[in-house]
Amino acid sequence: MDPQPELKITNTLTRAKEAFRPIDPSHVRMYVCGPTVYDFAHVGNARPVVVFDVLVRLLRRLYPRVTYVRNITDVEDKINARAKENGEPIEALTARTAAQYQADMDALGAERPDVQPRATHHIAQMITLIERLIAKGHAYAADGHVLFAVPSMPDYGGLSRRDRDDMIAGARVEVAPYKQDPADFVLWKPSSDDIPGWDSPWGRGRPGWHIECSAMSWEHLGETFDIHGGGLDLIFPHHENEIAQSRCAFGTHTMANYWMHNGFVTVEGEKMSKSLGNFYTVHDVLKEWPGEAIRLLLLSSHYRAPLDFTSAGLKEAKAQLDRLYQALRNAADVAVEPEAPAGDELMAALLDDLNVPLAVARLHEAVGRLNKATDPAERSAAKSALLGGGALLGLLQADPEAWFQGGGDDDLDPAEIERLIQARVDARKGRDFAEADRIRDALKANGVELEDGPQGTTWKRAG
RNA sequence: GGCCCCGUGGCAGAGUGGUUAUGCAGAGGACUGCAAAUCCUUGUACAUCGGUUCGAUUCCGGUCGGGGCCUCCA
Repeated sequence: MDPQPELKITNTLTRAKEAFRPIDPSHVRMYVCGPTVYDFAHVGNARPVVVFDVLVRLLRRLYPRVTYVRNITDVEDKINARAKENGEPIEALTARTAAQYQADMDALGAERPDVQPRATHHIAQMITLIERLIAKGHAYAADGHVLFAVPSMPDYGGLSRRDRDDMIAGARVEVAPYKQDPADFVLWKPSSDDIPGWDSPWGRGRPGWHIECSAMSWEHLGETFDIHGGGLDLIFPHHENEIAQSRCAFGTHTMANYWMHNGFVTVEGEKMSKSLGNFYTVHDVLKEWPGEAIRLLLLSSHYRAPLDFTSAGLKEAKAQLDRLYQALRNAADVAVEPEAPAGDELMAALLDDLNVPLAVARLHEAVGRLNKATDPAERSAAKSALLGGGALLGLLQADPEAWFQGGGDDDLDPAEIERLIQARVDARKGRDFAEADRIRDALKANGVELEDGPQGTTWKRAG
């Protein structure tokens, strides 16, 4: 038996692939930046959810306990603006959007994080952090605001490898007059009466963007933890500033040991943008495609590489899943042990910085073995590899019959389909192939395709 | 201007200093009443120019092309 190879992940802090060594091997702790709840999640929002879902599944196989925290940002100026626009209370907007987010991510097969803290439930912790930062000389109050004093942290910028002076030179935003240094960023800002605010030592106000993640990761994972994830675009300023806040508040050398960032999603070759009107929301795509196909498409390139989300890609993802489920359907009678292992090769692919595309290729190879093999033990092993590997990737856990026959609410009902199939079987027995083909064509016209196999005729809804 | 990433066969997409990725699509064949599903066969790809090397798609440098970030966007 080979020893279990170790997990390697690319750490943005070092820009290198490193062996993963948890702070406490009996309890791995991970934080991923979650949504700001003011609108439907788009496919770009969904990518980190799916990517880190695979990582958590893998970590749970490797370590006895994993705590996965993904926040919900429910206080933010965009939320305020949208609520005003809609003429609805902020709580109504955030509650509805958060519920929709949950439903969409469930549909993508993402397991729910262990904790989904809300920013508004952690105002006290934020204030505590800010007070500590002020006490330690890393922050100052000015004009109703509290700002983080970037020059007070000598090694600020380590994650994004940004020189402070360059940042200022390239800054696109006017420097506010209350800033002592152009690079300083807001921890707390005053709220007017018509927007959410909380009492604080600096008057009624609301938190800046970055402080919530420092507060929530502290509350649920401690001063330092193992992995912090999110989209590439969050490296600067968000994650850089989180690091500054947490490390300066706690006097620690590190906030999280490993920082992982997923690449951007484009749509039909273009960046999603409101002006182009090419936002694909998960909610909309789910109307036409199975969540599992969306998931597979989001996993089809390596997590750090860019991903082009296209309808052709959805079609191919669906076709791949059809092939995989077809094999499972044909092997319905093959017994497998529960909790099947994933297979060494698939496991090795994931351990190598989450090489999901290679892992999916292993799945296809397992399908080939399953389809080809006649030996029962071989078939059972191949099916186990397929289901076990699928479980690790969050794929192939549906019932194959449901995969092929589900959906299509306004089409023929299954009983009618079965009746027609029987009629066709009778016609074929009488060698009346004209009638048999007529029935098959009629069903096909209604989106139902037949397959004559050794065990009789099966059907599926055409995708 | 600063920091970072990418350029693989029709498409998607891994990987490697010298040997088949994988899938989709296409072509031929087997099976089938005909199909479908499945199986078999098939496609000599690595932007470009130099360098290192016995040998580079893989390492180094230049060029061209594309993309991201640079204060609140996953």
